[in-house]
Amino acid sequence: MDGLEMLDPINSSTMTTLTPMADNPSHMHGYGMNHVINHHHHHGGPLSGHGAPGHHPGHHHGGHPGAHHPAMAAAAAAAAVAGLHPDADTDPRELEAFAERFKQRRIKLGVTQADVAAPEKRSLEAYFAVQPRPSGEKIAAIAEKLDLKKNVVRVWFCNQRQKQKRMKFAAQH
DNA sequence: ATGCATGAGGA
DNA sequence: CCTCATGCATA
Repeated sequence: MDGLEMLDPINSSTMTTLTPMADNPSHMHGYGMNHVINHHHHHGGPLSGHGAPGHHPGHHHGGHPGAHHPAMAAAAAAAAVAGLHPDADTDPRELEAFAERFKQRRIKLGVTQADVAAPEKRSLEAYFAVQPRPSGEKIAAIAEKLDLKKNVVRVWFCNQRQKQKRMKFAAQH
């Protein structure tokens, strides 16, 4: 056992009868693995749509032949699922408009982007608490279980380490 | 202000 | 593969 079993946010059969664990960060690592919700979402949300698409520090913006906003990516995906023909992405402006409507809808429904793939995040946090530096194989296993790209998970752990370090630094001043 | 991603540089 | 610094879209 490598502790990967607690990694399942959805089929948490591991804790159906144990660890009531309320929102009490009392002692130990106060990681909330509570809220045994049963979501059947199964991907569609690549974690939070935050990520910077790695834009070049250069100038641009204005023309957008290579437009990649997360919102637009979502919109594009949604459009694809919605059954819109592929020609829709040929027109940047239509996509842009769609993205905007898409986002506003999401907000009206009270769903923030941080909420999209929240379960995955909790699982990762829980795992991070016990293993901040998993091996490549473990990362791969985690990625598979959560239906995420291995690289995404790897980067997530890297960023998490950075974050933790940062917090430690901020805490001592 | 937060979180994901990228890239340089280092074993 | 990692750390570290930085960018950039959300909030």
